[in-house]
Amino acid sequence: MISANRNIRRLLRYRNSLCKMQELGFETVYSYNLGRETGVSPEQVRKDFSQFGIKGNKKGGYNINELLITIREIFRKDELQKVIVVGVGNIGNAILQYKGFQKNMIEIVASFDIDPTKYKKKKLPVPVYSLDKLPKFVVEHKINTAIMTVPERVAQDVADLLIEAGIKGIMNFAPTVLKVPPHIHIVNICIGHELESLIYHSLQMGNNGRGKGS
Amino acid sequence: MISANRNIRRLLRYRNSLCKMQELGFETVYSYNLGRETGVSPEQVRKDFSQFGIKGNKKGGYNINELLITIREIFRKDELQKVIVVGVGNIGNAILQYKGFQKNMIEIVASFDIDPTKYKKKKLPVPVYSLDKLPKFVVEHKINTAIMTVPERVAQDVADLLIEAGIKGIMNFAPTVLKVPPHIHIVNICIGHELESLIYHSLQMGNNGRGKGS
DNA sequence: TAGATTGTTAATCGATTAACAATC
DNA sequence: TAGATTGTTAATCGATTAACAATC
Repeated sequence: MISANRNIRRLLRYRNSLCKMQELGFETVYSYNLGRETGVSPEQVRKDFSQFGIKGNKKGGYNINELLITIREIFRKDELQKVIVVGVGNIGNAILQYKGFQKNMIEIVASFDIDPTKYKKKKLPVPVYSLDKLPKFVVEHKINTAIMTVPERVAQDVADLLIEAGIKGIMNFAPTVLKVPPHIHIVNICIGHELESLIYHSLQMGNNGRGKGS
Repeated sequence: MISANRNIRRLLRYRNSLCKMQELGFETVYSYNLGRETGVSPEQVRKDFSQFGIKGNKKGGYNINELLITIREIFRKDELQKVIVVGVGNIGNAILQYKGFQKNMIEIVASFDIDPTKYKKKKLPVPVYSLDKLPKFVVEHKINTAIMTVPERVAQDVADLLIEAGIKGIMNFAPTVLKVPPHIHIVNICIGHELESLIYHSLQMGNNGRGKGS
């Protein structure tokens, strides 16, 4: 295992900052520099780069262009990654509309839902199919990754269906811990829990001393 | 500091499972039991509970009702938490439509956007106001928490505005690392990065051996 | 009682941070 | 050269896991 999960997230943050710097005309960056921009310590930045075999110039910092090329290689940005969305509710819809994936070589190619009234929706950038058509579609289009925005109560069943069809990675928006075989990758995004966690921490430090009544 | 971030997230997962168990008519649960359901080791479950002062019965496990009451107390579910949404785009819209917050004593009370055409939207459950009205609203309604679903390029400015108005916690959907004073809590949700991270890990284990041509 | 489960202390593990040699 | 920065090794820190005593 070359790298764990956190490094990868940080690498994506670096990329984001580096792109901005490039647009601003900068050519090189120091670890200190990039660290400040991404909320990471300079040592961590250097360690991350070193771990991915990225070399800088002693005294001269890192070349932004080279960094971006290398990071793109790490993420295999040479080939388009096709993704499907399962569950065209509020969040599913929002994700389908989102335009930002393309620039990172990710394309949402289709969506699926049980509700037939959604199959005719014309405002969407991709077609909505019946769940029956999912297995065949996944195989024929060699889809590896699915975004799952379905109600909690059917999340496990849909996940089983996806895995059965050959999906290797699932982004799950339901607040359920999916039971999946060890070779399947899951990313859980639970907006509700994140919000509650945030509120908890905000309350912890006391909310007095402000807005003290009319 | 009584607890770090991870415990809190796990506590929310426990709550979720416990609710389901309660609905199914169960009255007690063992650490082993709850751990399996939430993807956590039994030792971790016991340790978490112990850390929050939750007591079980040796041999008898934990009483589900008591657990749920205690967890609710930890999250101060006695008082409604008011939240605002800033940026009524795709994701902001989806979050406004989401019905699941209420049952956890969270209510989205208003939303804000710079685009005047959105102020008249009637399909939304809460009004959309101009950003000018935000500071006064936050103070008058004693809002502590904001969900920020604005374009990346204005994320920092909007965050500054929110903090200036008195917001203590921000849920940020832009792929930017916000620069904020130390007493402000930030939760970053970057769907794009999560997706790229997922694809990276799926690719790592090789996607051969399937769909090998027509 | 014997067996099972909690609750806590100790050990382990991994990630971050500190230190510093290498070098431009 | 002197100063600054990288790259790597060692130290620290925190979280998870293992072990086990307490006890129902």
